[in-house]
Amino acid sequence: MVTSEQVARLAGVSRATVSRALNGSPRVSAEARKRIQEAIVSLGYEPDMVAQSLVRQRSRTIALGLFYGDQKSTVLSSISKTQHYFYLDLLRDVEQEIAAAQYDLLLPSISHAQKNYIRSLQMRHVAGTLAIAMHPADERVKALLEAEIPTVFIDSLSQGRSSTYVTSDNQDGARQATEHLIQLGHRRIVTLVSGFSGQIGPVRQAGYRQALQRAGLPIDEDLMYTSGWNTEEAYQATLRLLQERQPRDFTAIVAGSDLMAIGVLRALHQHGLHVPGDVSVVGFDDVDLCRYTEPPLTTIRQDRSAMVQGAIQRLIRMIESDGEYDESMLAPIIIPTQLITRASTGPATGSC
Amino acid sequence: MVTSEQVARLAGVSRATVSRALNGSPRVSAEARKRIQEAIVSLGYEPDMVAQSLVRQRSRTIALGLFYGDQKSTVLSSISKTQHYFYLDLLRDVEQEIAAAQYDLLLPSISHAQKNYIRSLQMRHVAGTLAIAMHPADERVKALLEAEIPTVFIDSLSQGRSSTYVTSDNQDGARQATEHLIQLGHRRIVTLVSGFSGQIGPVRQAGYRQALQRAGLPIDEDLMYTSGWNTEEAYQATLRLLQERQPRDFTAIVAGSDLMAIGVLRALHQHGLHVPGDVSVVGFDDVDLCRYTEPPLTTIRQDRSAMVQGAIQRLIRMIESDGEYDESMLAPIIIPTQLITRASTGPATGSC
DNA sequence: CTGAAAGCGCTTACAG
DNA sequence: CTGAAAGCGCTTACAG
Repeated sequence: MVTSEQVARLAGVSRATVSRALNGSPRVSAEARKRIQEAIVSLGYEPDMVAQSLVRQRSRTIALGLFYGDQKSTVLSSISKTQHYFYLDLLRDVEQEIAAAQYDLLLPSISHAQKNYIRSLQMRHVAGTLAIAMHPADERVKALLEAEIPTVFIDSLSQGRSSTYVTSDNQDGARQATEHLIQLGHRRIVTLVSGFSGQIGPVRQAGYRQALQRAGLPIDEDLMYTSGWNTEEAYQATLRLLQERQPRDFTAIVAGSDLMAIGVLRALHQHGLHVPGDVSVVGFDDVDLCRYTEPPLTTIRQDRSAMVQGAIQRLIRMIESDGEYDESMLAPIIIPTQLITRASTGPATGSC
Repeated sequence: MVTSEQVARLAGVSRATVSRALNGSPRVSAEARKRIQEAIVSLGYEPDMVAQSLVRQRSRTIALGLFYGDQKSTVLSSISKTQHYFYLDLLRDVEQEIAAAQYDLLLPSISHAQKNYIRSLQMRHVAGTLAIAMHPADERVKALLEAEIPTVFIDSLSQGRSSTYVTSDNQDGARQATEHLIQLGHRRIVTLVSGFSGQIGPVRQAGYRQALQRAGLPIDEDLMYTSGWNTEEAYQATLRLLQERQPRDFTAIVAGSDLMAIGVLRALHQHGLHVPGDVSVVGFDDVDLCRYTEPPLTTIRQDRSAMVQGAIQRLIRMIESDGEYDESMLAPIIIPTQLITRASTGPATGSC
């Protein structure tokens, strides 16, 4: 292996000088810099990142964590098509953004003894953590909030001494979705959000209430349903609510996510209901599948690129500020959402 | 940070002894071992993995590489739903299997200057590489074949001085698919495989030929089509072949993958053809989507778990044998495939 | 601007 | 069975 020692010898300087040149210190003469550069090229030298990590007490590695409350799930294993599909889209951007910043992405194999979660990260000298946390009560999330490791959460509204979060403006998104329906003449609007103990579901529900309130419409708690995040549970929940509400006394459904909306559509079709002729449906997220549903889904777009860019850039600022955070550094990042109108919503019809 | 020094002090021994105890050396007295164990627990000690990596010249990290010939793609970004969907399923298992072996999974941000690909891996002291390579001519694949880094390829039939591969028995799979159709009475069978420069497409085509040959049926080169791996291209290719072959002179299609089969189904439906009434269709892979297509897809199952288990276990054996490979260590691993009969295949009908 | 020296936290011959 | 010492490949005060 080529070491800095050999570079130093070839360039006729000491290892210290090679190190300085490499790290862009101004205290290196132009000539020395030049000779070192030549030596590096001719030897094909590249610094040993492990040695650097040890002496700097920090690697150029960002750990990725996904926390659903289920302790045993690994990062990728918990991203299934019908449940956390949105996060899969997100991860693509994560990898690219981290690579662009010249950091490596690490999926650590930390034993489910989350007791030592932080220590395990420290022993790997990770520079920071990107945590996708739907379940803020997870032990590891709580540990991360206490720890000194720079952390950015996505979708867990948690701030700690070295951590902050980025999230879409979920409430405003749900507000837009609902308002869109109200403008189309809908008055009796069902909402189906995740009743999972995370924070996203309730926030989206709040947006729904807000829109009704602004429009001066009554809020009927009876029209507010919950189910799991996945397609199947949303499908089942919709079948149940269709059963309950005979004759049908609503004309639209605001779903908590696109994948849930797909379950909603399936249930409606199965009951012979036409979308949007009989019932309008709005999703949330704007995943790629929305274009391919029958009919294509009106939804609220979360700006993935902005979320990920915001998260990674902030994370790297935190890392490179060496624990000296000013206030702006820990301020949450809220990304605007946007209504995307496709074919699953239309004017209210019928008796309701 | 708690170091081995502190453990040593508390246990009244030297750091050397702590290290031996930790690494299961037999040369430690029972008492010493006990006191050290207590000290470790009471201090909550965990060894510094970076320091270990430096002195051992090897980390407990396995790098993941995906090589499609497109130099710029990152691991996750290139796994899109309609193209390399199968690999996404695979990655879930990869993460779990690697974690089970107590290794970390690394997605390195190596600059696209693949010139230094190997060196970059070395500077990170990765223990080994899992490489999913559809494009064996990729520079990085070639470099990996020359290198000393233990590597297991998936789907690239490449063996090197420190590398081997695991693959499904693709030829036999395609043979089973075709034979299944022949048994149903089909005589004129189209095959649509990827013409991409990888090795998988041609091998599957060979299985198709083999089945025809065994059945004593003529091989009509005209019935052998190619397209990209993704749904859209397979869809387009099918539209084209349907156009060409008027009146229709075939009763079945063997697709190169399930996602391609989905494109085939779409094109057939669009032409008003019924599956399997008019045309039977077989996929390849058995991804989860197969259950949800209309009709559910008959396909060839690749045993993902077996592939990944085989790959990771072999990789770890290679790593832990410290470069002393016996022959069995570099032998390719071939995983049997299996026909899964669903509703997209049926008896041949009509004139052909 | 530069080098000698100490040190990051471990492991491993070597000697006892 | 155990410890003192050297060393993995870097970086960084310190002194000049």
